Amino acid sequence: MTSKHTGAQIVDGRRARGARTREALVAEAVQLASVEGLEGLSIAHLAARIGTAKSSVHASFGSKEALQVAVVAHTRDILIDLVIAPALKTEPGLQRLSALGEGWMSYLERKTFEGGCVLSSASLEMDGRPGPARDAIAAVMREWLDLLEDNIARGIAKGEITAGTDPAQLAFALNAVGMAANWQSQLFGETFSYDTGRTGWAQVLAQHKTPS
Amino acid sequence: MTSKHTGAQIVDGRRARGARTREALVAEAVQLASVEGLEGLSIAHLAARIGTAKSSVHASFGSKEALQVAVVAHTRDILIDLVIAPALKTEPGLQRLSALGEGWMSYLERKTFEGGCVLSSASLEMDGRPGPARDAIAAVMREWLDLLEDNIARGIAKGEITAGTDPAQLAFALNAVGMAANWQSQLFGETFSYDTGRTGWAQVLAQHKTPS
DNA sequence: AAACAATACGAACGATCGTCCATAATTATT
DNA sequence: AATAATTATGGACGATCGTTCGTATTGTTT
Repeated sequence: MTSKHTGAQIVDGRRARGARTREALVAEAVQLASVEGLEGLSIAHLAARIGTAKSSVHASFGSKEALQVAVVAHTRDILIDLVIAPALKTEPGLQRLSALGEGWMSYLERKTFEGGCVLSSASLEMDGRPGPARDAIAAVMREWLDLLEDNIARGIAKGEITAGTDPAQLAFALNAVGMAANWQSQLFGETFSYDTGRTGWAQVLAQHKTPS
Repeated sequence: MTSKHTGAQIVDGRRARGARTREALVAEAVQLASVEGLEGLSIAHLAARIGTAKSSVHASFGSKEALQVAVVAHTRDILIDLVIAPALKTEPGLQRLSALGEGWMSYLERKTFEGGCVLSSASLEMDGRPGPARDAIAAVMREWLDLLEDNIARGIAKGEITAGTDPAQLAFALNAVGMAANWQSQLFGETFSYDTGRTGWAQVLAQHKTPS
């Protein structure tokens, strides 16, 4: 476990040089991974894209596996910025669930990633390959489902959502809509309208809403 | 376009030798692709698994791309056998939609493919790489959605499904449930119960059922 | 049995990959 | 200004990939 790799260093509040280049690399790596896949992402290709030496990229992360984990972590950050943070401004419960759906759809719609949501494709890609990258993906996804379930529970507590509702079941259904929207838009292109996803999300919520 | 590759030959009703070995190869290739992905599937690995020369595998298909297309086609055949054909014994409309859902879930549950549904993962994997393989996947998926939409339309015509229902919207929602079930089972393993998928499928249908 | 086509084989190719290492360049510390 | 630590570089490595080619081997047809 004794690694020569240095990792990120914070020097008196300023970021060290290595950390900055790592950030630039991982930002580009996320875009590449969204198209090529997390496994198809290659250090050589990334180096060429950023205009640096292949060995420099490797040195920045230590291994390809670590690069993949960094990509997952950065994707999570982006998702929090673009989808979760805006929704957190709304009231917990049903309202926030609606906001999360709208945030997700508009995030997909503006094509933040050229090749669609990195996590969606990566989770299906890595499901047969145990390792740190897979674990990182599973953890982020568990986090996301927990966020949904929490707000479902809050909605039930507030009386917005039917008492008998199973949070895990409803979270599953909501997540399914979002994943399918990402999937169909990637596969069928402009033939698919994100309004189908919005309607789907709304219908699932409506089914469990308490009559007002 | 003049290829030395011979392709499948049918000789007086019996399959030629090449066709049989191709079948054995593609059957194993589907299993491999379900774990390694359609792009991660390698001719070398497949040859080693089947115990033959790498060049023989290549000669049987002509190119890796053709092998991928063959894998997609064979997966489609399996899906028709295990999911669609049983459902076709039931009445068109709502009943058949239920049967398709149950067929899909039990097909996932018995883990026909080690790495989960090949088409689900492959469609998200190839969405950034144009080519025959991607086209083949999109065609099969379009076929599947059309089957759902057809039965939704039949259900509406029979008065089983609410008149205002949009077939494409409902097909989207049903397909989302199936994809998410495959996805969660692969990512979370035994933590996930396929009954969640069954319940999700039933709830979506229930929402559009006409009051009896 | 002879001739032919189809199929399988082994070896080799160019390309790409992740990784390692010695060294140069850059930045921080004394 | 000198020294030390960090970061970037280019070259080389072994491995794996898809593909090609000449040649056995097998099966079919005359």
